[in-house]
Amino acid sequence: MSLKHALLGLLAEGPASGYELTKRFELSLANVWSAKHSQIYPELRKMAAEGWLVAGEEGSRGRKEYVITDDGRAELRRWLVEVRPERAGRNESMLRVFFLWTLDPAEAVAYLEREAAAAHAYVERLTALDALVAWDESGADFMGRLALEEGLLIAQVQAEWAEWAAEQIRSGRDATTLTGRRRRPPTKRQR
Amino acid sequence: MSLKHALLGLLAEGPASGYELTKRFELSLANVWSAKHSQIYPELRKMAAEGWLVAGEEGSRGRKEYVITDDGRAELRRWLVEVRPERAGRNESMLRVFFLWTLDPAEAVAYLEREAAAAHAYVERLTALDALVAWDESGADFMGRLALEEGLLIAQVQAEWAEWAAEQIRSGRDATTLTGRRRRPPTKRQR
DNA sequence: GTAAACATGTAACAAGTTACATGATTGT
DNA sequence: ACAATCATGTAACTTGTTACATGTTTAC
Repeated sequence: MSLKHALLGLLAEGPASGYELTKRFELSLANVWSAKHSQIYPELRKMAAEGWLVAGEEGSRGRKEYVITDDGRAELRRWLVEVRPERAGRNESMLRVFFLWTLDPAEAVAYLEREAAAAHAYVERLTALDALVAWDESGADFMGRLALEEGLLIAQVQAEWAEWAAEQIRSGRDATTLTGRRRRPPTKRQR
Repeated sequence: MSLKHALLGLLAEGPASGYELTKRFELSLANVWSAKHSQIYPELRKMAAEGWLVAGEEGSRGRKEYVITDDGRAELRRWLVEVRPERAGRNESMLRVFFLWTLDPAEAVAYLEREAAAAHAYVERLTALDALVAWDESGADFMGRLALEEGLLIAQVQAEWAEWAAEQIRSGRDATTLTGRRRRPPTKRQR
């Protein structure tokens, strides 16, 4: 249900073609939502049929540009202020943690260390992105920076948590089973 | 694709019925994965057909218990150690942030404050859960506590971030042109 | 007896992915 | 001329949700 609203949100910045919107999902939105062109193109037509968009002239190479309508803006606003966000997300990485006990401790540690490395790599990707993007003073870019900051914070705690968890397993095991006492994870981050 | 493996992971702890597995998704796993009984029952039959599970005797009220097989355990292990986790998740709350610039600053602040409140409430739910659960010294409970800590840390930074972001908007209102530029003309995108 | 919880299932639909398929324009 | 990129689309399939449908056991 969110795809429609993600598209409305992107089109609120300005008219765009399905191709451009697909790129936006791959680039700026990749971390929070994803959609393939095969889903986007039919969706745009449905949204136009609902009156949320209008299709402009066909450009070169068959390019079709969509423009958000007032109804579309109203629907975006309604979604943002009235519809309660669906907070129960799926997180495969976190799901796996529940089942790490079925592995040998060394394998579980290896898994967590890969997770920590992935989180660190993600922090670096976001940091590079922040430096790369020519942020302007628009509201969209202002919010983009806030969102980037959120992603950065979460990736940082994930890395710290994974390292801490690996250490818990390393120090809290006997020969073959994962049993042991609990320690608090790091609670302070520094930026 | 992860549903099969989530079910394998739960059944690795011991035999269970579809009904019990449904409850496990609602309770302990709700935060990281979800599945309804209408998806679970057919899935269990497919998994049994693949040889990952065997269906035991029918109990009272038509209860059907499934037991994981060695093939099932091998598949769970293969998934954990060999299959690269899908890290690109969907996060509706974070998606919305990208579009907050379309709202009035006061509405955006209200949204973020609701997010902060939700994150705080979630921290409390997890803390209560931690106190409530009769953790034993099993590997599954050891990992359950690690996973809970991860959820707690992430919820805490989300709350902190949302409060910080709300403050950014409140104080940056005049400086950052969040107002007045909401309907800026289409500019070049694509980087 | 009756409500709640236990217990399983199917059908219709919506959302999302992968694979197939085509053609135009730009840069080298 | 060739490759890369732009640009759109459809078909088949998988995954996930909502709604419908049914019967049993336990506790009050």
